Amino acid sequence: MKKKQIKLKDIADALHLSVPTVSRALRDSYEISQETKKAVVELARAMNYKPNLLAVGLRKNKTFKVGVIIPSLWYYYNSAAVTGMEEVLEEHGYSVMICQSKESYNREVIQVRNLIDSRVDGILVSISQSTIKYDHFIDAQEEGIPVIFFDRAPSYEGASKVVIDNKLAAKSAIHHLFKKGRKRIVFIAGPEKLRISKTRYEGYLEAYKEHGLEPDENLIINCNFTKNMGYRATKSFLRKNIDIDGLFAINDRTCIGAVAAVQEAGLKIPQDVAVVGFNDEPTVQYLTPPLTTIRQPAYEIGMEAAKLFLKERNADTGQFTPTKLILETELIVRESS
Amino acid sequence: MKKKQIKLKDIADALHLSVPTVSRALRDSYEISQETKKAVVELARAMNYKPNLLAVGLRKNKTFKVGVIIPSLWYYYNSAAVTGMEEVLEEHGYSVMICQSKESYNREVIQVRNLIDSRVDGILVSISQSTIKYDHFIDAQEEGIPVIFFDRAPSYEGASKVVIDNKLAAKSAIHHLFKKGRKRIVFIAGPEKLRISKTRYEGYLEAYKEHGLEPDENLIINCNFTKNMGYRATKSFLRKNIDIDGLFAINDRTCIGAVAAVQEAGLKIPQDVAVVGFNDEPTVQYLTPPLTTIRQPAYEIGMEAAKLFLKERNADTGQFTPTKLILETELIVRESS
DNA sequence: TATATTTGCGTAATCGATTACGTAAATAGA
DNA sequence: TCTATTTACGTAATCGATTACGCAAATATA
Repeated sequence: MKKKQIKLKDIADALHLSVPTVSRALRDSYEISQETKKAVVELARAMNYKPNLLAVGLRKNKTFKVGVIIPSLWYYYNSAAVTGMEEVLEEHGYSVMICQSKESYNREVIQVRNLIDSRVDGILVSISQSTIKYDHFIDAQEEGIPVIFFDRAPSYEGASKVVIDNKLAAKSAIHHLFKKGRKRIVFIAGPEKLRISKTRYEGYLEAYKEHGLEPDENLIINCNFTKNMGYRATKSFLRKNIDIDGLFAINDRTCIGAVAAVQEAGLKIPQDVAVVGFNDEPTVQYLTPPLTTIRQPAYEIGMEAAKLFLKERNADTGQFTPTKLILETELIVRESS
Repeated sequence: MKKKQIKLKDIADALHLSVPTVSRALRDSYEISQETKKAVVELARAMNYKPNLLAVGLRKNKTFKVGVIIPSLWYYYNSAAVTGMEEVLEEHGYSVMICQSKESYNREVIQVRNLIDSRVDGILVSISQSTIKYDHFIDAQEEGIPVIFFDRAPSYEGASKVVIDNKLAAKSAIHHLFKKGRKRIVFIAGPEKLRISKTRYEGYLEAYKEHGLEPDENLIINCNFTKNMGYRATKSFLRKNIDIDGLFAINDRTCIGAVAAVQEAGLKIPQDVAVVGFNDEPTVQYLTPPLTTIRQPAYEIGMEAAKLFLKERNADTGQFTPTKLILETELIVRESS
C-alpha cells in the first residue's frame, strides 16, 4: 500500500551515479554532461521524483513559504488581502501559511514564534486589536525574516507597511454626509485601542472642524467589531434620545447592526438618518437600503504587501529603509445616504 | 543585526556536553541525570532555544502541519470549517496550511502535490467544483498521508468524510414551502457537475413526490455560486413569465442575487414568492426581508474532520475502514417565507 | 572480592538534499 | 611529446536534529 517517496538516491542507484551528480543534473549544472543530464531528467520524470522540501529548506535555509497573520478570516477584507498576496506570491514559487490571531495578542506572539521556527522566508501581518508590543516582530526581523505590515499597521517604524489613509477616508465620509445636509453624525468607533479606530476618529473631528462645526462628544460610540456589538451599542445609545441625523460606522458589520437598531427605533434611512459604512463588504449593496460605504482596496493591499516582501527578501538587513505605501479608498454612494 | 538562531550545539558547547545529550535532556529522557537535565533546560530557556522544525520534521518524518484545501475563503462556511479545524488541531500541536483551490481542479492537484512535498501529516479537503478525478488524493494516501473530505466530498469511497445530508436538507426546505401553501417552487441549482448540487436536486424532487405533486423541469435554474450569477439567471428566468410562488436556492449568495431580481420584477417576498436559502451566512438575517435558510454546522464539520484526522494519523494503512459522518442541518425560518 | 547490572553520557549513523573540494580522463596548448 | 587545462564526475562535509549503539564508571549482586 504505502508507496515510498522517490529520493535522489533511488535515481542515483538506478543509473549507477552518485547522489550529488543527480542533484546537479536536475538543477542543470554546467558540470554535468548532456547525456547524463538527459538520462537523469527522464528517469526523474518517469519515477515522479519530487524533492523533499524539508531537506531542501534545511540545507538552503530557505523554505519558499511565507507566513500571513490576520485577525480573522471572517473579515472580508482580510480574506481579500490574503487572496491578493497568494496571487503575487504563487508566481514566484512561494506558498502561504495563514494564521488567525483572533484579535489576541498572545496568539499572535505564538504564531510569529511558530512561523520563525518553521523558517518561513517572510511574515506579512495585519495586527490584532490587542497588540501593543512589537517585540515578536522585531525577533523575526533579527532572525533575518522580513516583516511587512498591511491594513492594520503599528506605530513601529522599523518595518514596511501597506495601508490606506484612514483619516482621509473618514473625512470623505463625513463631508459626504455634510453635503447631504447632516450635522449631527453619530460615529460608531471601533475598539478604543486600535490605531485605525483613532485615526478614523481624527478624520471625523477634522471634517467637523473644516466644516466649521463643533463636534459633539456624545455622538461617539465605542464598541467591538461585530454586528451584535454594533446593534447593542446603538440600541442603548438611542435610548438616550439624543438628536441625530447621520451615522458613520467604522465597518460594515458594525454598521449593519447599527442600521437594524435605528430601523427598530422607527427611524427611516436615509430620510431621518443617513448612514455610511466602511469596507464595502459584498452583501451590503443588497441591504435595504443599499449601504453607502468606503471601499478599501483590500486585494491590492495584499498584492502590494507581497511585492514589498519580494523586494525585501534579499535586502541587506543592515541599511534597509522601510517603505510606507498608502493606497486610495473610494466612497461608494448608495441609497442609505 | 542578524542574531543567530540558537541550536543544540550552542547549548552543548556552553555546558561541555554532546549534542545528543542536550537533545535527550530537553526531551526528558531517562538516560540523563537530573542535574544535567536541569542545567540544560535552564540554559535552553535562557538562550531562548527553539528547535528547527525543518530538521525535526526531516528526521522524524512528521511535521505537525496539516494541509487544508478549500474552494475559497470567500465562502463563509469554508472559513468557518477551517476555524473549527484549527480549534481542534491546535490543541494537539498541529498548525494548519490553508490553500484555496478557487474551484480549479488544476490548482487543487498542484496544491495536494505541494502539501505532499512539504510532508504535511494530513490533508483535509473540500473539493473544487471541477474535480472529477481523485488520483491526487490517492497519491497522498499512498504516501501514507491521511486524507479527509469535508463538506464537499467526492464519490470516492477510500477516504473518510464529514458531510451533511444534502438531500434531507433540501427536502426540509421544500416541505417547509409546501406548508406555506407554495406549489411552484423554483430551484436555483448550483453547477451541474457538483455533487451537492445533484443531491439537493434529488431532495427537491423527492419532496415533490412525497407531497404528491409533479415537479416541473422548467423551474430548475442551473448557475454558478455567485450573487451575480444568481441575479442574472433569475432575471432571465423571470422574463419567461413562468408562474411561480416559491424559490429555493442552493446557497445564500445565489439567493441574494435571486431575491434582488425577484424584487426588481415587482414581486413581493414572501407574499408573491416565498424564499429559502442555504448556509445561513451572517448577513442574511439583516436582509429585507430576513432570509429563511438552512444552517449548515460548518464549524462542527471542521472540528469533526480534524478529529477524524487525529484518529487516522496513526492508523495502519493496511486495513483501515473509512468513516462517514453525517451532521444535521437546521431550517432557520425567517420572514422571507 | 569478583562479576553483573545499571547509570549517564559520547560516538557514529541517519533523515534527503546541497555544496566544497579533489581527481582521473580527455582535450588543448607549447 | 609533455605539460596545462577542461570536463565530468565522486568523496566528504554540511544543514540541525534524533536514534542506535557502545562503553566507562558507579552501583548492585553473589
